[in-house]
Amino acid sequence: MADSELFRKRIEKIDALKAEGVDLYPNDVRVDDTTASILERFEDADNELLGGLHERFTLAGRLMAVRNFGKAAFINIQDRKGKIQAYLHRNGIGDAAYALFKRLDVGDIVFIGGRPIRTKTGELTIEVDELRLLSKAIRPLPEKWHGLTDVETRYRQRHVDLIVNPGVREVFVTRSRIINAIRRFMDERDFLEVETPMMQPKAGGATARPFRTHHNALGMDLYLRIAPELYLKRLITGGLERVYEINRNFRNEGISTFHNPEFTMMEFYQAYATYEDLMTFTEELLTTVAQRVLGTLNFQYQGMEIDLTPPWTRISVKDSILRYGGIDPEILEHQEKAYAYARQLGLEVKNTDALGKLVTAIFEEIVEEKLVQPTFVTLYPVEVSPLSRRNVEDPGVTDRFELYIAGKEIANAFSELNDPEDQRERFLMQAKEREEGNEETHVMDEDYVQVLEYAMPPTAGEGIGIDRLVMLLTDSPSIRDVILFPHMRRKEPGVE
RNA sequence: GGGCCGUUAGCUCAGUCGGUAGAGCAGCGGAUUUUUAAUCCGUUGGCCGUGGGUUCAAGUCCCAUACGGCCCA
Repeated sequence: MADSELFRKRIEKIDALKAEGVDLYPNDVRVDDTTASILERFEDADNELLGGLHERFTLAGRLMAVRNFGKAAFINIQDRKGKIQAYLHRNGIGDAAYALFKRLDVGDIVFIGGRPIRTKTGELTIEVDELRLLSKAIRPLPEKWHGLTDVETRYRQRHVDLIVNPGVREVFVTRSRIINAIRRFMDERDFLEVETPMMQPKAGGATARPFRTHHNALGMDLYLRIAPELYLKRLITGGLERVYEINRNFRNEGISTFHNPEFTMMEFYQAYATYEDLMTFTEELLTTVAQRVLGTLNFQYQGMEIDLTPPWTRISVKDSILRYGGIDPEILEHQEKAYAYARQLGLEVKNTDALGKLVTAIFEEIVEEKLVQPTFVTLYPVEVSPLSRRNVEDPGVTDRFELYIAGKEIANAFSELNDPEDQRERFLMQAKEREEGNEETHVMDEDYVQVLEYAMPPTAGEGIGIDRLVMLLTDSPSIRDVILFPHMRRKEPGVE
């Protein structure tokens, strides 16, 4: 592949240029303008106005197209802001520069200097008086019309994807804006951004299979974190009161359009708040982000009309099942009935599963996908919420909610369990389940119980899946469209 | 983990009943000083994902396998 005809021709061309003393990779260039700055400034300017300008403009970027007319040519140049057309002719840049231009290729990085004109067809165009080669491309770009569509190549060669598919850059610009808007919002609310360990001796804070690694000098195994939760709550106990972290989590699970082994979460914790406060907080956060990034609260996701206008529906797990499932309420009150019903739905549940676990499984099966408009689902069973505070009126459920939009879980929040005795019992409950063969349980963590023994203030905490939020706001069908380098199997058979 | 689909030129794709592998774009040579998928003339380019099998003959049929996509658990 590396010795294809095209590739060889390019090498020959480059060798010839080198032999003539052409510097293929100079780095002494200074650029004052961008495609967008010029296009915006002269959007409405006609040739009369442009002709009166006594300014010169400089641009650098990738040569994306060449339309050649012998002694003149139109080219397209692309920089980080977009694309602009330039017109160059032999009289304008001189014989030597024009001869060099004739030997450039689409894909090369070039510098141009010149003035804006409007062409016959009305397009704002830079009439070039200086052209320089800044970096020579050896490999050709994909075809201009169909571009690069093969998804495997797009993910494996994201640089090429970014060059030829303008929409891809837009998604990642939007991703950056979303995260920036979240940070601004959190900072305005007096939250402190912190960083906690990515490598942890115990993978706590969630129930998921972790990646394991090893520290040689310490001679100990470590886990890549599945959640920062327990560390952030140590900081709450330490008196920081309002903290957040936007960073990667790692879960050793399958890959799908909604799951990547490493993904980005924001978790935040606020002392002296409850899960109910966080519902309002979440409405404010996400509407602010949507407003700042999209400029609207109404948008489409994969053909679904989404309206973020608050207040959002609040409904308990059980009520949502009754409303969307239309089933006999008795089923949700008796373990045997719930088990039978879950089996009837085709769910892989065990007859030893606790009622709360069965209810949650039933919820996920029959309700989740129906929650298209933003909905807070509240009061999750205590068995599936080992770190959440019990509800005062119904100790079988917890003060917790998950936020669903477009049928997908976007956020998970609860009033934090800060009673060390209860926390120890919850961990023991999880340990018992693990003994029964369930790998996805929370690990016993005496250290963390000890933290609670120093007294943690009443606190509410939340996690928001950043990748899913970006998917939602960019109308992306796959998580791989919002992660620059999604994980793939290795292409060539490995050494191992 | 299971099912279905895909893998052919740098890119996007055809390839009929098993009979010497094709197009467009890109590339290369030529013409062209207002085009924008520029145009016109000429032309190069292939481990048909990989490994086995059936056959006189395999891109095509069979088996296995790698990678990717979608669906399911």
